[in-house]
Amino acid sequence: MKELNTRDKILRAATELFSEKPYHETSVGEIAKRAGVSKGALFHYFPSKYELARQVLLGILDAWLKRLNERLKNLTGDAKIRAVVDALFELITESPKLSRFFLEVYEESLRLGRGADWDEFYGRYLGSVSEILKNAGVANPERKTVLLGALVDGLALHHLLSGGRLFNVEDMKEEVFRILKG
Amino acid sequence: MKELNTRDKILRAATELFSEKPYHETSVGEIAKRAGVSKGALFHYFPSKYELARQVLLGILDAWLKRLNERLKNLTGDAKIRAVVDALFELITESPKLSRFFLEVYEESLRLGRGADWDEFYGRYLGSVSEILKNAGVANPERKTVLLGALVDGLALHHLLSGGRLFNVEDMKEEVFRILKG
Amino acid sequence: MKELNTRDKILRAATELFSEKPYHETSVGEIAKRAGVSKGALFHYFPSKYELARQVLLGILDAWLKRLNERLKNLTGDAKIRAVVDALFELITESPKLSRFFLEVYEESLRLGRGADWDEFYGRYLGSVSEILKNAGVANPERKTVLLGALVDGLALHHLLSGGRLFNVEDMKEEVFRILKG
Amino acid sequence: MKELNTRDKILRAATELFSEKPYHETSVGEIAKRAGVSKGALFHYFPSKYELARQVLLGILDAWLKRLNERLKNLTGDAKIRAVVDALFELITESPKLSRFFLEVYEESLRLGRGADWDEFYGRYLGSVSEILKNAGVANPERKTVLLGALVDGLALHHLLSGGRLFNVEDMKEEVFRILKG
DNA sequence: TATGAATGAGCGTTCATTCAT
DNA sequence: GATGAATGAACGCTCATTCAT
Repeated sequence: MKELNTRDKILRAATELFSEKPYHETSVGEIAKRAGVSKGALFHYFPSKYELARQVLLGILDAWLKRLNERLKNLTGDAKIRAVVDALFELITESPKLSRFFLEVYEESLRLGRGADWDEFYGRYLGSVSEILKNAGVANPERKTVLLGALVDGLALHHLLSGGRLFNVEDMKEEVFRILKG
Repeated sequence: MKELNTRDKILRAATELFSEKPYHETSVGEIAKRAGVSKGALFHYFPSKYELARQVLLGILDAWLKRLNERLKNLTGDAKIRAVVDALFELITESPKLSRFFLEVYEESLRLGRGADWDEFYGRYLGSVSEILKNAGVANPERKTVLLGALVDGLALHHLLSGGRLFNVEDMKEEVFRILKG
Repeated sequence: MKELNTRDKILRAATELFSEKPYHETSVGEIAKRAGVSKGALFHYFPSKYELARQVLLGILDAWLKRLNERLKNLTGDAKIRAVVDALFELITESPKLSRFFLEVYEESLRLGRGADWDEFYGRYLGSVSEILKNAGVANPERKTVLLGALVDGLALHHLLSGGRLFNVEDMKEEVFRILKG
Repeated sequence: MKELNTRDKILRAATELFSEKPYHETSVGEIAKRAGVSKGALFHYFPSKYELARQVLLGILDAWLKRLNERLKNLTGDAKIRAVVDALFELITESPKLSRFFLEVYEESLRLGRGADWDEFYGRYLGSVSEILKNAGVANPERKTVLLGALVDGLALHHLLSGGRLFNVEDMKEEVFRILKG
């Protein structure tokens, strides 16, 4: 592990905690403690818990999109589609609570009257994936992207709810691949 | 309107409120006020906020399953499948926050070490729908039921997040129908 | 001392503390502790610190006006004027911080966008005293009431600032009496 | 505008802010930002927020006394008295929050056990004005100065509280002039 | 001289739950 | 059955001040 600066220590601790438990059960004091800094330092870098959570989310998605694009570099056709499906299912298996956290932060933005913060973020996510599917030769890529995104979020939730016992990941990947091809 | 007894007044008020806003932003005081009873009365009938929420969820799903079965009585084949899809999309359009509430209560159960409360509930939901799909001639009904449930939950969340602007409901119904048939 | 109910215990403790030190240096926890109740109980009776302070102020002024009117019952002419002056100077000597508290609560009302709460309160104070002065035969009673109110508030502040060493109360009463007569 | 040095930029920003809102709602961070310097620089020049506020107050009053003396240079008798009244009412109309600020800083000094800081300051203010009134031929100049100071502070506060609707400035000046002459 | 990162105590307020009546 | 008074822990956030650079 390399030495992180304070801001990154806070972001890392927050990312960990928000991946473990709900937004409203994660206190800023807890985040600060896990980061090994004071509450004051946290508020020095982030004006509010909401803004910290938003940065965490942006960080997670940017990292995911970056990794996705790297993976897709030398792939074409079905391999490209399978790579997207793989990447999405990694979200399910590695960050199953991401969908929940996504929703929580979105609701917080509504409560604070910052709903507009969101459109851009949400648009970026859908825009990137839809472009990829289109290039991979998927028919109706916009509609399929919406369907795919919803399906992945839903599967993540149910995976979470069932403790992973609800479905076999490889089987489900195959189903999703067929949907994209069909 | 018929006169409801105290317990039912509380359940109705809680159902309304949990359909409007998150579990953690709905206080028991608010539920009691909406029901027109005292907080004491609420705790007389329900040992905790969690248990009340669980009863609300059971009530919602039982009512939905009951309505679904009534609808399916005289239908066969594709009409049956379409009726299931219609019923699921009504959850999305009429109770878009149900998925979120579902998730919240589940997490509360984990926090309280009552995760076991859930298996039965979740199993009942999937069991019913899987049976219906099987009777309607859907191939691989168990796996398709899981996929369908996840997809509907995911669409509900995204419908909520996008303020309904993300997809056209009828188009998406058609996609889902094709998935079930494929 | 008779046994007070919880609400009155809170009001009494708050009145004491707000008379001792500034609004912003008096915490609700401190008020609750002095009253011998929990913070929760305080918020059970008063929706906010501001509203509690407002009730304290209303209580102080109502009590003062009541005592004033009782005193004036059987007096006429100059005796009436002297009684008003006496009552006002009692505010200075017994509750020298009242003016400061008055201002603090007023500013809080502005901050909370509740400025309207105030007009009624302020009007009641001026209305009562102006009516009394008019009946006592003072010329230009409205203008004199304003002047008198300002003078008393100012004297209270300076009395406070100087630790009581700035002026002799009886001498100053005489000056004020002359102003009202002039 | 001439270029100010850092210390004066801080003093100017603090003077502005303390004239706009209460001492306890004005943070040192806000002062530093308005001055365009760092918090560190602020604490380099002033050992505490309290000491900065005290310097602000001294600056305001010194400037006021200086302007007053300039104005009075070639005046005698009633014109002198009227000039003093004019200058005092300018405090009310142009810096209505000065009295409040005065009080706040005084209380802060008490809290910090620096009450002695104050006697000198307060004495200088009263001393100057009393000397002027005496030279203008006012009877009982010390007592009248106390009364005048209190009246002006009180009027400033009520002017503030009423949003300027409580009294007509010119009418009130006339009243005050009569009091000084009487 | 000047910076701004970092501290940590303190604030007003919310809330599920208990219990005497 | 039903009330609502009372609890107390927890929360997000602010702030004057210190200090290494």
